[in-house]
Amino acid sequence: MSRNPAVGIRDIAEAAGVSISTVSKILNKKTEGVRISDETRQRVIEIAQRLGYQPNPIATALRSNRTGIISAVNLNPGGWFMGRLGVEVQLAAQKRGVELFVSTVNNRAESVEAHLTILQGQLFDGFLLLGDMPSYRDAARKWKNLYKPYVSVAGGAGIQAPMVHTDEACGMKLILDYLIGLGHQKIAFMGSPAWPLVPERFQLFREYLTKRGLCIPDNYVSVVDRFSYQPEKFDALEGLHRAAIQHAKSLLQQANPPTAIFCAADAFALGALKGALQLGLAVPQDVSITSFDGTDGTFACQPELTTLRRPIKKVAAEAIDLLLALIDSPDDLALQKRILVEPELIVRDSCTPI
Amino acid sequence: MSRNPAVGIRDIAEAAGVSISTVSKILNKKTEGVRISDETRQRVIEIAQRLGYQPNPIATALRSNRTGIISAVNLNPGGWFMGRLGVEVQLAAQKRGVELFVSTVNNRAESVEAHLTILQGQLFDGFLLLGDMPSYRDAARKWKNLYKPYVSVAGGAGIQAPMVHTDEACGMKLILDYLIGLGHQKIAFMGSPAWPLVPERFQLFREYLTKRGLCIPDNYVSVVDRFSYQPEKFDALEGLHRAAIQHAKSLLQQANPPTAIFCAADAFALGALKGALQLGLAVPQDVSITSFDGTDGTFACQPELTTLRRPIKKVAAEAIDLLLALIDSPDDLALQKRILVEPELIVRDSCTPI
DNA sequence: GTAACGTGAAAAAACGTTTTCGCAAGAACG
DNA sequence: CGTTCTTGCGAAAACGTTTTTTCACGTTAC
Repeated sequence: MSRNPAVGIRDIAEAAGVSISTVSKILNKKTEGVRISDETRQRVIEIAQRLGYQPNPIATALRSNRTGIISAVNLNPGGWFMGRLGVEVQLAAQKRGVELFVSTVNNRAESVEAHLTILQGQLFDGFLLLGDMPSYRDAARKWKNLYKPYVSVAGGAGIQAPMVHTDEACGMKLILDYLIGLGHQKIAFMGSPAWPLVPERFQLFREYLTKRGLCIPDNYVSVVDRFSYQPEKFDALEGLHRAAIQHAKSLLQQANPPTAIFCAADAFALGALKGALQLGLAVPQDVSITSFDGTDGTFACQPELTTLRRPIKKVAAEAIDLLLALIDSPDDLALQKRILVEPELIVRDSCTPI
Repeated sequence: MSRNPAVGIRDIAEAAGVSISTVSKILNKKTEGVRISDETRQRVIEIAQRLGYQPNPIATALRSNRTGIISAVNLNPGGWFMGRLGVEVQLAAQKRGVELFVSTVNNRAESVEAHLTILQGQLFDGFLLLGDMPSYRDAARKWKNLYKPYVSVAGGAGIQAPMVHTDEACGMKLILDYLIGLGHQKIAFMGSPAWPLVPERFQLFREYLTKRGLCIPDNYVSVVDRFSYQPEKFDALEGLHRAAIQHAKSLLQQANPPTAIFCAADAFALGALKGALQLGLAVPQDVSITSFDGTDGTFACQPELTTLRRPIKKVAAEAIDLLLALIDSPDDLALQKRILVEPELIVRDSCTPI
């Protein structure tokens, strides 16, 4: 690794025989109240090119109080959906010519604190908060007073800040209408309260079924404890999967089993599917299964899962647009908005009429 | 969003009745050639606490030429393994008290250029290059002259730079020994040359089988074109999956089909599995399937896949340790090393003796 | 003949730190 | 009583930019 021969603005000024302020103005294409002859302008630009000048971003940031870089904190990077979301917001930012760096918080409060400090600092012009924060109520309160613009993405419906989220109520209606339309009345719910957004989804699930005149007996609600299955032996996701298999089995081995299982996230649905198969049941003939999120796991299984796809690219794009607008005019109250993106029902092979 | 009441070092100095240099030295715990009374020290620290002082990272970086933040560029974030790798390096960095931000490059050369510029800048003290770069030969050459320390992670065996990688030759031996030990002689290869690391794996596969006295007829090599399957309709990963299903079917419908399919990555194995099932074949009774990487998809399917697990956490940890060492002493030639981590054979349910 | 103005650019301040150097005041020493 | 140490700290430069202010030198208007 050689030494950085960093050519600075000063070198250009010297080579061109002008002052550094002149160089700065030319390179920044300043026009207001600035008069520089075309000849000088041309010469400086050419010299900068030839010398391969790259402005020092740190110095630029110090003086102008902005770095042109935004950040995202992924609160729950472990799941399938959230993993992709982190990537998609970056791609969306790149499309708009902005660099975005992602960091993750490993479900530990200290990490959140450390990140708050960094984000409060001058390193980024704004940031995204990706995901749900069930265990970060304290941090969430602090976030209300952050001094940099931020947008909550996929953080649940209750967030009091500029946010972008899936319209999950609409999604719930889509998928339950579909199941009920197929004739299902005995619909079970499967999910873990510790999993992002699952509690909210359970609420929506219950509300909508009640509205349609169906009730959910307690034994149709399967609460998967993500850490219950040999946590010392398996990673969180694998443990969750294996726990879900067990839960699906006991759900289906009851005297009066459900005809359909609504799973609150893909991870549960894949477990439910395997649980049913392991009992010798056929999916969808013996039991229908739906999932929520529609990430890669749902098409890689057999049968492929009917699912509610969250429009992840659209969510990412809306989030970036909103954040960039907020950075431009942080005090515009019209930007304190809540954007809901409609999900899409993907009908595959895991449901059948009854 | 309120105004940032940013309390600076100057405010502390004023409040304590000392100079800013004194405050700086105290807060940075400088001792060499610095003498400050315990009383003053105490007072300044207390005032800094009370005022909630947070140093301005930009100013600090400008003066001291380091930010304390490292970065990682994920060259192929789309796959299952690489997605997780991005997360794991962050967690490893956090464990060491360092902040790491990840950015991704969307298979576009301009993105790589943009990133090089940013990384050359003063924003980060060093960085990780995650993944393989089949189409970035030019960029790779440039990377040899970067002025910041960096480590290539999972970038293939041919990288000429400090690197951490799986010992894939060892892994290939493990998994092929296992298959051969089960009695398999007719082993097919499935993979896509455009997929990270697949070409290298094909090399290793052929070499090792030849060494064991087995040959690979051309019709046992299945080249999956990731973009061949209705790219306008499906995302890359889903298209790849569906293409893999087709390829597995034609592999298995030959006159003299293989008894085992070695898949060069999890994404292919999940497709091969489904292809076999769709033909009405039983796995592993009719055909054995192995995969390489061992990410989440391999346990969520039925039957679960026997796979070679890349020790992702260990790779991440080694990479961070090496990078931090390089940042500390960039010219230490002993750090120009290549670390190979041994993978682990996970025997599940997709292979059977013949 | 001088004030006003227009043009092109340089000088200098500023951003918030870190770091180097220097210096005052008391103590110790001869 | 002068010299030399020590202690404790401050002044100022520096990092590489951006931004504000100033300035020199013509040209035009009155």
